[in-house]
Amino acid sequence: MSPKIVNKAEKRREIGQRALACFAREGAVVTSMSQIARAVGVGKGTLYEYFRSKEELITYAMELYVEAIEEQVSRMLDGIADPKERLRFYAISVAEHIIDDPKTAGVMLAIFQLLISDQSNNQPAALKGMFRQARQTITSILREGAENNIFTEKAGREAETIAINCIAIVDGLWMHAMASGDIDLKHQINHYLDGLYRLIEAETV
Amino acid sequence: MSPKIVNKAEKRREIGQRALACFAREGAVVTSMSQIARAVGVGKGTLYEYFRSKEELITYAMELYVEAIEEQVSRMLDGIADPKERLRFYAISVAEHIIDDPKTAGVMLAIFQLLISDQSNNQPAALKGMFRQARQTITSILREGAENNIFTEKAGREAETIAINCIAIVDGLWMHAMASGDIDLKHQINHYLDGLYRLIEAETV
Amino acid sequence: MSPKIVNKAEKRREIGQRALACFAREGAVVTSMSQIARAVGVGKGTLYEYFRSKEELITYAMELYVEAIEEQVSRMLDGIADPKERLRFYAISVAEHIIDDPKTAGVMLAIFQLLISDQSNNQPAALKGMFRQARQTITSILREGAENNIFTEKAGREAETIAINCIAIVDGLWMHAMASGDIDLKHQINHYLDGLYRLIEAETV
Amino acid sequence: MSPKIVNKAEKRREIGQRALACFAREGAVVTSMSQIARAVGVGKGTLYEYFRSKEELITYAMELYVEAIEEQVSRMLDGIADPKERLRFYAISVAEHIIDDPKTAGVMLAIFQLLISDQSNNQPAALKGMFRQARQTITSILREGAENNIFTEKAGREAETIAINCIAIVDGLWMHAMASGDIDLKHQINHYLDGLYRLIEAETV
DNA sequence: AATGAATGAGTTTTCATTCAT
DNA sequence: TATGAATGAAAACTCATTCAT
Repeated sequence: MSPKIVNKAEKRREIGQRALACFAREGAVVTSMSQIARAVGVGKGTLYEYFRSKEELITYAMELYVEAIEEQVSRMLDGIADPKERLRFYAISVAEHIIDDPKTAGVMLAIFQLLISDQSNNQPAALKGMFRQARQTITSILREGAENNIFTEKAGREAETIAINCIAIVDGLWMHAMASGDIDLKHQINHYLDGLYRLIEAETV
Repeated sequence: MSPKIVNKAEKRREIGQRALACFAREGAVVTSMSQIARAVGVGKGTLYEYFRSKEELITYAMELYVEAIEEQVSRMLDGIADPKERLRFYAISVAEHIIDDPKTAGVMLAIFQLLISDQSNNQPAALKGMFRQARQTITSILREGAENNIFTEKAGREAETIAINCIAIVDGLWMHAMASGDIDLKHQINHYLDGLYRLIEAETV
Repeated sequence: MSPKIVNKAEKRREIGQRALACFAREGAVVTSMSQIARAVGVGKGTLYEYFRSKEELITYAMELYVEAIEEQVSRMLDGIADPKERLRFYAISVAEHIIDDPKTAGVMLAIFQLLISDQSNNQPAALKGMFRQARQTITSILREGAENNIFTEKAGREAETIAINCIAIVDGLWMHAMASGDIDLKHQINHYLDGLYRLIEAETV
Repeated sequence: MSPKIVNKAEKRREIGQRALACFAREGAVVTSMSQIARAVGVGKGTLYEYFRSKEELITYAMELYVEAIEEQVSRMLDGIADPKERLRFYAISVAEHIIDDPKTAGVMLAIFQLLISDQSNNQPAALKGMFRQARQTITSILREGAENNIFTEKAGREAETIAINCIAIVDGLWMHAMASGDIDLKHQINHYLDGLYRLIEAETV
């Protein structure tokens, strides 16, 4: 019956990916649907076959971006056992993922902008979830560390607070790194974590 | 010599201030020149007597914003002598200044976006300066603390690195606080600084 | 000979019917081919197998509509013998057919619009025929009435003129009734016909 | 203060007039704002300086049209004293006003369409008023005639009903005249009115 | 110097129509 | 024959900017 068999979900994803590239290059708001269509290599109208509106496309693209980071980082984390290493690796790889493709930073900022402005909206639930997810990952690392007597018991108790600070410093750092151009991201993160570890490392007798 | 010149600068400032209020309320991109003109109480054309373009007006308004924060914070800092107190106060007052008027966060994000995207541009020099300024303020506090034997000598040497992390965590925190809605900003900052102070406080015999 | 041909005409009719329902519900101009296709239960492309264009489909649907009214009314007329009753019934049932399903009025207006604007077009011949048909029906009623000495001889001679006025008043009335909302259609028609009958009724000795 | 003194109301009117011509030529729905702008001789954007939306422009143009008819007809009516003449003149001049500029009929139909579809809307109040106005004019003519013993007392009592029928037949007639092309408007109206007068004329002793 | 009327390029979105399957 | 994915022309509308006054 279907004359042309098209995997709609797949194409949707592809459009989202290409749109993401545009957003990263120029900013989501100022990227026009025409530009996206050209970038994807389809007609303007086709975009509306896959997304009800520009907003929906933006949100979807951001979700893709967030998924990608999460997946990549968590995959990399799998190979590391030591909680200290895990935490350090997590922080640095997130930061570098953003710095490596500097255009990506714009997407990250756009996500923040969306979450800050559209607090009533229901769509960006997936985006909000991303932060919760990240927070949880770090909290877990800290708690596990505490359980395994690598971090202090107190660190385990304060895991959530520490996790939030970790994430905040990482995000704050890449932002400033991108804005200023003279910040050594790795050095900053290591300095922070070295201090943190001195504070929360359990005394090994 | 001619009083006109003073007036021109003054009016420019006034327009910038009112525009800033609009930007905070609605976001710089979606605020139209008509809206600004109405808010300022002048004709649309008049805006172009004082600014070559909307972009110039936006940038100028952001500079005003940044100046205002800097000034306010530095004025408040004057009354505080203890470096530890000074640092804590600095961090918390910056964060709360943004959180108190949540719309302001949008301006802050816009500034970052501007700095990240327009790295070639020469206009946002003043904005870039802001971060340097802030960094310097904190660096100074730390160095002074080290000189007065309140912080370790090492803290004095690493003052710049610590300052960057301080700023980064503050900016990261208000962003996440605004985006997530369930973060106790003060608690997070205090937790970070308490840890920091344990690390850099000089042993008082 | 081939059964396909029968099917084709039948399906064409079915599509027209369903399209008509859409037009009545929403207006022909704003009803999209997609909507029609969905309502009919076929693919968008299929519509173009049966109609060269949307316009052709619209015209055809209107023809169906007109046929339906004609058929319904004439079927009902069959049971009535008295010319006065026939005329009254005709007028009222046409008017009420339109008022009962108010959306239908839009179709009627669209038909007028089509006829008024597209005077060059050859397609709406069937539509034009409808009015001629109606005129003839009423003319016949009047002439028969005159022959049977129920209406005056003069009425028989002026039958065409009277018929046109009859139709005009009926169409004018439902239009104003729909537009104004405070017109008692039946009362108006009866008032008109009562007057008419006083004028054209043959004196029964 | 005003750099360019423009009578906004006047220009609004002028735009409305030219738009009306477009609507008459092509139909309000299918006339694009670009076409109107070109016809008026201004830029697209200028239209939106005077009308918030296309809908507002359409409604306004129709109001102009209605006003024009009303004014013209009532001005002509002034010179006529005899109620019978007045009524006849009213009916014929309205009908001919529409027939004379056949394009105008499209506007009339569009007004009906608007009133029939948009019964919730508040804008076309002025349009609705037009029909009430016309009804009242005719009702008054009939009542005055009855008072002056030209029409029967009964005609005075039924004035409203008769007025509605009068208007309906006139509107129905020009519609059918335009649609069919073979109707003698004047003859039809005269035939109707001659009949009516026979019915409602007071017996002069 | 100040103004606001005028503008048109550019935006998002719709939809009749085509055509490969 | 039937389909629906793809399309691009066209629509309504916005707004930064210009310029005559």
